[in-house]
Formats: sequence, structure tokens, C-alpha cells
Amino acid sequence: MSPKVGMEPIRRQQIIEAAKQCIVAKGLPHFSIKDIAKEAKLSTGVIYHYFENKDDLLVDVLKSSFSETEQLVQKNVDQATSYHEKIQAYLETVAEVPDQNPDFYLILLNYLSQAPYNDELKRVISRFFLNLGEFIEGILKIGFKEGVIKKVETKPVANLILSQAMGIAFYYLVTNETVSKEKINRDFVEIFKKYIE
Amino acid sequence: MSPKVGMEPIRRQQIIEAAKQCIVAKGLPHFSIKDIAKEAKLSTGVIYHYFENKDDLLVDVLKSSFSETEQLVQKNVDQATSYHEKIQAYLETVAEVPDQNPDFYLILLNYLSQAPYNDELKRVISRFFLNLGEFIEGILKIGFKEGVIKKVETKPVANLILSQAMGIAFYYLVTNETVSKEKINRDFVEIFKKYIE
Amino acid sequence: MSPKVGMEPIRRQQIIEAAKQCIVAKGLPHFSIKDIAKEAKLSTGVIYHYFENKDDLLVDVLKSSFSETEQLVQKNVDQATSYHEKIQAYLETVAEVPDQNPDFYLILLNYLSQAPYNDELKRVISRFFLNLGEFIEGILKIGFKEGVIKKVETKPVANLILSQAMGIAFYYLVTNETVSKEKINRDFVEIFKKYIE
Amino acid sequence: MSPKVGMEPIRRQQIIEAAKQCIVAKGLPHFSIKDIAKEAKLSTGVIYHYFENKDDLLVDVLKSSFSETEQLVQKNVDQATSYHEKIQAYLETVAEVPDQNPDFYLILLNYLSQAPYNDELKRVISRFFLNLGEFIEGILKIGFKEGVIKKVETKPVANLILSQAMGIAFYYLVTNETVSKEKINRDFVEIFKKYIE
DNA sequence: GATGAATGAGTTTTCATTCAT
DNA sequence: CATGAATGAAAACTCATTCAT
Repeated sequence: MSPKVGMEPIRRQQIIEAAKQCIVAKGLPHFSIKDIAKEAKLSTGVIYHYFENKDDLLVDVLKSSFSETEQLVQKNVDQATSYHEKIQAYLETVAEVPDQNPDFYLILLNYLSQAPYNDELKRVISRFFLNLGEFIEGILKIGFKEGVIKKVETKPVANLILSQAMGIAFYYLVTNETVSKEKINRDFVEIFKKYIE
Repeated sequence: MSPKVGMEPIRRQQIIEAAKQCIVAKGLPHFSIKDIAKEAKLSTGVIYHYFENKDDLLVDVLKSSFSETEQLVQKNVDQATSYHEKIQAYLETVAEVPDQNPDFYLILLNYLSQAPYNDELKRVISRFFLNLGEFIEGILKIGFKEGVIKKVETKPVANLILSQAMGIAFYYLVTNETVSKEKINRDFVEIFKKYIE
Repeated sequence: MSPKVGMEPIRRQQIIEAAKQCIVAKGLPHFSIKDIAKEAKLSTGVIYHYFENKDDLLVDVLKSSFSETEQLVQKNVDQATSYHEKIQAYLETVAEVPDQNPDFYLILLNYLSQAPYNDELKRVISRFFLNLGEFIEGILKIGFKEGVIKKVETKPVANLILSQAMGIAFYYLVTNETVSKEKINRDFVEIFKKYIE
Repeated sequence: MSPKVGMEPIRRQQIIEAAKQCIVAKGLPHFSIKDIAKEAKLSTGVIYHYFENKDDLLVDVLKSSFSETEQLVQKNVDQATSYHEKIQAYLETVAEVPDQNPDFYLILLNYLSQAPYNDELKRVISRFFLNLGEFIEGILKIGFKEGVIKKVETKPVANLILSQAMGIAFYYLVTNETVSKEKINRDFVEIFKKYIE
């Protein structure tokens, strides 16, 4: 009936998406391979056909999430041309991820809490932070070249931006406050523009 | 040898500390009641004599961690008298928690990742954030009365400070970078002083 | 405060009554020594001061229940003088135990189901049946002497009466029907009077 | 060797039979899932593949026992044509269940004692009683139509028959008397024929 | 006499993984 | 490729019993 060959990429993606839904619905430690199989409408056995084991699958889930977010940021920033537009686009994208892709920070939080006990996760997450950091640094260098910002140590700036974005997202994941959220996001953008300039 | 009556407070504390060590060593989802018992040098049964179940115990572990950190902040800020001293003490204390009590943010991260799936944790963590937030708001009001800062919306400020502190701590928990850490902490203090004033 | 010596019979009775309440409330396999202690408002330790172990205590509970019921039957029958009065009193007492002492058959049912696996319970229950059986046989012999009934094999009669009474009680314990109960009790008395005469 | 797909009905039956043996050998509260697995020569895990939990399995064991007995009664009565033959077949079947299927009443007794504390068991047992009761009532109605018995209130009759049969069976389960058993069974049949006619 | 703290074996249940079909 | 049956170790939790105080 359904095609039986060349299913590899399709099945892998199907299983990864099912696993994401499980993380979002139950949390990283609280679902089984059976849960993933049910969510993906597959048998448990087939998962082991496409992934070595559960841990491997879960690492791939994280990589997939990171890849999506990196592409989103890249796309939004690439549309802008000048430093001012780029930095604005970047900060706004970061500030709006929780609204546009609410699962992202939830998934990140789940993996982040496991990273201190798992070197592979540590590596994958560190690389993601590094990539985003270098991305900001690239923008800042443009600003410096354009002469619109002072020379800054780009690394701490990048870290502070990422940290603040992550901290805000986690804060709201747990408290469910929404009242001051917009004000916070505006302030977040303002603070860092002032900090840089 | 040891007394057989009135052990309640001693044992509860002993078990809570053992559980903390397990969280720090293995992560919230990766240790068993048996591990806690071994760490506390007690039998598994006695844990159920003092705690209803594992979840209850783990909530008490979090409450204990929060209580310690709240007392630390309180102590450091109370020693200061003027607004300037107080806000400096507050920001520095928050910035230095990762050094003075390195386990705190690791434990917090573990629980934070479970909070979206657990209403009791959500409540406990929200209350902690609220307490710390109100604490900052109190300091800011002093600054306004003293006429040394402008009138600010205290709630978003408080949230941003907490979020940034948490974000930085988590960032370093996972990346193990230490190079730019001091610079980051200094900038953190500077950013928020500038933001407020 | 409370007397500390000569407590033996009082404490034993207190514990036995608490155990009865536990059986009635939860069923023989579903309560612990701690439950009994709580019900009796005593510590767990004290129970082992008065009873060898849980099994021993539970046997004593059954003996106590049997003793109460035997005394009730004895009292009601002794008040009657003639055979006709005695047999009527006997059958009515047996029929009315479920109303007058609703716990009795519930407790009996609990122990009966354990008897096939426990020789001591088997002995205690057999003796109870034997006592009640001999009691009926005594009444029947009076009837024969008075010339008001034919010569019957008393043992089967006794067994049938006991069995029927027990069966009816258990039937209603489980079905909670109450509609036809009175009719049943009347028929029970009638059937056996007819059967004997 | 054995097929690996479509084992459901075979395994379920295999597990149910193993559980029955455990009840007969040890009594409802005194065996573990491990005991059932050992008896069925399976792993403990597989039991949870086919049954939700122990309670569910045990309910299915009871239903299976009831179903067997209902079929036995049905078969024996259906072979008879007239009222006289049917009522005789019914009473004799009921009287002989303890001999032909000695485990049935032992299993029933085990469950009966749990029914007061378990609404599902209550429902299942009540329904069984109801079915058997309606079965007798059907026979009695034939007798009335044929004009060979008087008009009786069929429900109390049915209850009395069931109660007596159950009571006798339990009586002998516990006392192990066998001397007067045949006499009792004969009297049981006689009593009820006389009672009806 | 009385307390309740402590033990540890035993219970039910879950689950990653394997593998015959 | 795909299924789902099977395993068995490990988890949380219970509880009769003992014993220092």
C-alpha cells in the first residue's frame, strides 16, 4: 500500500515530530517509546529500525528543534540590510519566538536541565549557543564598520542577549503571567540597544 | 545510641539534604528512593515514615532550597541602609549566587523543567519569583522616595532582573564557559543600574 | 494519668474492637497494624505487647465475634420454655442477626474465605458451627420428647438451617437488595418448621 | 517456535487459568503477579501486556468462572423438556457443582468476601445471581403454565435456592465434613420441591 | 507499660529493548 | 520494512515486626 522503500527520511521525521509532541505534552522524563509509537501511529519495533536507541532519538529531536529556530532567525535577519534593521530584526525575532513557536523554549528547557548530566547534550546545546552568539557578533561587527556603534566586546553582549531571552522565556513558561509580557519584550529590545550603543 | 523518639526534624533535614545531593549528582529524573536512602545512610522505608511519597519529598527539597536563597538575599540586603547600597547588594548577591551556592541554580533548573507539567511546582516556583520580585520592588520604592531614581514600573524591572540572572546562570551551567563570566556579571549589574536610573 | 497496671483485659478488648472496625471498613486483607493502632488510638508497638502477632490478634477477633453471637442466641432461646417457643426463637434470632448485628456476617464472610488456607481458622469456625448445630439438635430433642415433632436426623437439619441462614446473609451483603428480605426471612422460618414437622 | 502475533486470546486464557490456580492454592489475597507468571510459565511483564492491572485481571478471572458455571447449568437444563425434568436438573446441577467443579465455590467465596469493599465485584456477582435467579424463575413459570405448581413469588424462591446452595457449599468448604453431604443434597432438592409445590 | 522510629523483604507496575513472524 | 509479543531489571511504595528510649 504505502511505499515501502525510501521511507527513511519520512519515517525519521514522523518519529521525531511524535517525540516532540510527547516532550511538549508530558516532559522529557515522562514518556516511553510506546508513547512515541502511539503518537506516530507506528509500532514500537519500527522506531528501533530508524534509531539506535531512545537517547539517540532524543538527541535528534533536539537537533531538529535547533535547526528550525536557527533557520527562522537567519531568514528574518537576512531580509534586513543595514545594521539597524538587522539588530532590530534579530532582537525582535528572539523576543517573539515564544509566541511564534511556543514549543521551542519548552523543549529547550527540558533538554537544558539534562545537559549537566549528559556530555552529548552539552555539546549540542553549546554549539547552538555558539552559533547564535556568532550570529549576533556578525551583526555587531557590521554596526562597528558602519560606525553606528562603539567598539564592544561582542562575546559578553551575545551571551547577555541570549541569557536574557532564555530567562524571560522560562520565566513565563512557569509563571504563566502575560500581563507585563509585551512591556518586558519592548524593554528587552531597548535595554540591549542602549547597552550596545 | 541515637534517640528513638523526636527524630522528625533531624531525619527530615537529613533526607532532604541527601535528595539534594542526588539531584546535583544525577539530575531530577535519574535517581531513586533507594539512592536517596543510600546517600542518607538510612533504609528506604524510613523515608516514607517522614514523607508521604517521592513527589512530596521533592517539593520539600525545592522549598528548602528556596528558603536558603531567600535568607541569603535578605541578610545581604538588610545589612545595607541606603538605596544605593541596597540595590548594589541585591544585584551582587544575585550575581554571586552561582559562586557561593553553585548547586542552587542547578537544582532550580531541574525543577523549572518539570514545572510546566506539575501545578504544585508551578505554584512554589511562582511564589519564589514573586517574593524576590517584591523584594526588588521594595528597594526601588526606597530609591524613589530618596529621590535618587525616576519612577519606574517596578514589576517589569524585577522580572527582567530575575530573568537575566537565571538565564546567565543556566547558560554557564551548560556551557561551562568561565572566561567572560566576571565581565558578564559586572555588565549585568551595570545594565540594570543604568536601566533603572 | 490512666491506670498503668491491670490494663491487660481492657487493652486487649480495645485492640480487638479496633481490628473489627478495620475489617468492617476495609476487609481482612486491606488494613495494617498501623490502621488498627490508629483506630484504637494507640501506638503500633503496644499491640505487640498484648498479642503475639497479627495473625494471633485476628484469630482472637473472630473468637470474640463468635462468642457474642453465641451469647445472643443462647439468651433468646433460654427465655423460651416449650419446644415451639424455642425453635421459633432460634430461627427468628438467626434470621434477625443481620439486622441486629450487621457486622457479624460481614466479619464471618471475611474469615470464611480465609479458612480453606488456614487450619486454625478452620478449627475455630468448625467449632462455632458445631456449637450452633448442637444447640439446634438440643432443641429438636426436646421437640421429640414433647412428642410434637417426628424423629429427624438432627445433624443434616442443623446444617441446612445454618447453611441457609449464612447463604441468605451473604446474598444480601453483596447484592444490597432489601425488597424481598422480609418475605425471605419469613419463608426461611416456615420452610424449616415444615421440614422438621 | 510459537507464533508471535495474534497471541492475545491464547495468552489471556492462559493467564486467567494460572490466576485461578493461584486463588485455589493460596487464596485471593495471598499470591502475587509473580506467582501467576510462574504458574503460567510467563514473565511478569507479559501479564501487563494483556491486562491493565492485577484488579482487572482478577475481575476477568471471576467473569470466566461465572461464565463456565452458567454454561454448565444451561446445558443440563436445556436437555430437559418438561417442568419436572427441568427443575430436577436445575436443583441437581446446583447441588452437584461442588463435586463436578470443586474450585467454583472456593473461587466464589474468595470474591464474595471482597465484594462488600469493591463495587465492580459487587456488580459482577449481583449480575450472576440475577442471571441464575431469572433462570429459575423461567423454569417456575413453565411449571405454572403446565399447571403442575401453584403460583409462587418466583424471586424469593430463586433467592432461597441460591442462598441455600451457596451456604451448603461454603459450609463444607470450611468444615470438610463429608458424612452427611449426600443426605444434605437430597434434602436440599426435596425441601425446595416441596416449598414450590 | 507505651511510644514511634527503623528495617528490609516483598508487592505492583513500567519500560527499553529484542526478535520471531 | 513492520508488527507487537516477550523479557526482566528496576522503580515506588507497603508493612509486619523489633527495639531503644
